[in-house]
Amino acid sequence: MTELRPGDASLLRKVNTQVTLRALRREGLATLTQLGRITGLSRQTVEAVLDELGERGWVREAPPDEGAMGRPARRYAFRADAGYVVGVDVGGDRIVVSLADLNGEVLACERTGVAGDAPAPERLEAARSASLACVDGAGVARTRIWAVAAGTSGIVDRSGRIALSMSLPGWTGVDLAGLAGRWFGCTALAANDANLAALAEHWRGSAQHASDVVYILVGHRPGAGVLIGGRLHAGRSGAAGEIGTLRQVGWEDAAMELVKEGSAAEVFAAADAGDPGALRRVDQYAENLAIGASALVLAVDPDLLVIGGGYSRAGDVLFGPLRRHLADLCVSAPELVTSTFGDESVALGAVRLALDHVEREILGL
Amino acid sequence: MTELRPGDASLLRKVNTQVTLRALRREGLATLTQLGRITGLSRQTVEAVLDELGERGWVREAPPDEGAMGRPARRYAFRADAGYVVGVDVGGDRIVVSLADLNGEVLACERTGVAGDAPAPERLEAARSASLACVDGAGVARTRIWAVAAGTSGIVDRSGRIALSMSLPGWTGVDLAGLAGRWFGCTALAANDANLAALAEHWRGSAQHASDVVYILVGHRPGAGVLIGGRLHAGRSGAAGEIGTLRQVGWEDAAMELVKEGSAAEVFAAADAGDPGALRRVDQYAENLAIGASALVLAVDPDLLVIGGGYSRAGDVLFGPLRRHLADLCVSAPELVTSTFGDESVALGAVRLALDHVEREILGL
DNA sequence: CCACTTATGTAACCAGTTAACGTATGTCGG
DNA sequence: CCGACATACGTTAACTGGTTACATAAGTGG
Repeated sequence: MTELRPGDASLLRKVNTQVTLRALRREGLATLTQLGRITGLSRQTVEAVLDELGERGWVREAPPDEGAMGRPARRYAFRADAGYVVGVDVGGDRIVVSLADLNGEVLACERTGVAGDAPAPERLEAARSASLACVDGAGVARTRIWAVAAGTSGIVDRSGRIALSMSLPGWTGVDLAGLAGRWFGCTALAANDANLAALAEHWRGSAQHASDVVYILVGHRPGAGVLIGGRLHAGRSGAAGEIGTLRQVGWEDAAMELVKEGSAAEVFAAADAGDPGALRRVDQYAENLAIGASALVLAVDPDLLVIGGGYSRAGDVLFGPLRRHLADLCVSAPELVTSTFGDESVALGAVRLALDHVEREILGL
Repeated sequence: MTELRPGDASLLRKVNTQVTLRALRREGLATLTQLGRITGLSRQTVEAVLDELGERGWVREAPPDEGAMGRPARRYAFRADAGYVVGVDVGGDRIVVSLADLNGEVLACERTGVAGDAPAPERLEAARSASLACVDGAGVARTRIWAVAAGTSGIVDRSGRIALSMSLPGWTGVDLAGLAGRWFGCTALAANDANLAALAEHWRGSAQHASDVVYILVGHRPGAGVLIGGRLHAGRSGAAGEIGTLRQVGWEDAAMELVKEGSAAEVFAAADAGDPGALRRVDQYAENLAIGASALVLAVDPDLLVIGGGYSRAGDVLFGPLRRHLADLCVSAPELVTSTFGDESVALGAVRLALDHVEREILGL
């Protein structure tokens, strides 16, 4: 599996560069001695590494700390502004774009609506112009975008092409990654939206300390994402987590039943107020959800089950029955938590995916 | 996730030792120059590494190749007999033990029957005495066993304790790894049998080139194992793949239905001969199997689906309908192959698990 | 202005790797 | 039997990267 190459001396420098860079990014601002203490490396080594990193433009010297004892130490900082990444959520009826620096700090966010039945070219154009507007609006030169990642519903294959979309017209077959790469002339990635939301939760949300995560995006058309070992697990054809397509699970028409009379929000509100019919419909929906969720839970046995997406705003009206049905179906149900992000989770996960790519390919791990 | 420690010079040696050792094990027998060419390291480095390994007893010098041009080169070989591992399959009605050297070469195999309703202590004693007999019979000193791994049906947690067994009496709560460790006074591991069978297929069977694998052990009580990235994925509580417990899947009583009249083998034979009733029953069984399999496939989206276990001997009588139902249920069904091992697959997978442990902990990666 | 504290600069040394070159030990052809 | 050839072995020198040790620089506090 792991290709193991022999090491000449430069391997050491690579390793130590990574260690130092990682420590510096965690600390934000640090002196040579501090970094030495943290990493376990000698001051000299840290200095040599930082010199190299400085030449490459990834590290800058910051003004020294004043008022401290002893000779003032030079301080260094990671240049989070050396490059930027863009994360895009191309949803059914809206587009969310996030611009982040190399520390993952979100600098700007852009939202646009898009018609649910908009043809693919229109949707793509909306995503493109929103992305450009987001970057331009933040005053970042377009050439400084190092990577773009896009999330969307449906099955996205390894190459970033949409292998199958059931809900968006003309979406199947679109080479989302290929097209997004042209927006800024950089590498681009694409993935399933639920997978990206899971990534976001693992990065900064409620799944930070979990290794294996199942994320369920509840909404008009439920979807699921899987993280194994903290990393996105897409599967052979990008379809991992697509349990909803199994007839026995019933996700296909779960929401249909729910919104037969009125909007989902209305049904949830009515159920919250105690309306028996609404309560029954919500319970039915929760049970359908739980069947699919438990199939995923039994297959993967994750540390954590995260519920997000539009309907998750309903709160305990939905979670109560869901928890009950889950406990009923699973041998030992994992902890169940709600998403900590609103409708930005997919874009945020896309940012994380783009950053992963940058860290691996450009910063070199 | 990956703890990244800084590297002093000795890290290089560690890496190069691993590279060299790996190359030597692959080649079987090699000279310094050959190893240098393979690994990309200089002859001196290879020599220094092999000296160290020789002192530790892991490498020996073999007689030089005769009849070749030039000065005869010293040849080295990995000492596969430096240590041994034992893999045990503690099944419902039989126990299979395999003894292997550090190359994974199986030197001896021992089988014992055990009553399906035997209490836990009796089953454990049978496993213990079969293991000892296997090792003693091969003329290997008991102290030279470096690791033992055991596989059994049911949910086995991280520590090697059986968290839940539905089929074996008194089996739930047994600390299988802890007890097996006492047999030879070495580290011991325990895992679910289907998981181990999957590992065996990935190691030497029909799943060698797959990264993500779902293995389904078909039999009186179907079970499933999951490999992600070529590595065993057990999940939080060891229950990954336990899709059979989901009522909608129907694995619980799938076999019941099959064997209602006569044994399974008889039903399969009758179906093979064209008996309509038997054909219907097999088809029903295949459909149940396919529902659970497709839940796993949709959750994990593996590269390969492997079918093994007792009933897999039935062949196309079962696989035909199974394939059909799978294609029906999955968006894009993965390749389906049969296990290449007979009833040794679990013991062989246990050997692999023990070897993994040895290679990681003792040979040090 | 002096003591103290902390960072920097320099030099010596160590571990691991590689390259170069001479030497040893076999086969092959006469 | 002997010389040409091929290949491996042994030794030395040089390089890279890292660490320790110690003298020196540049601040703060009394």
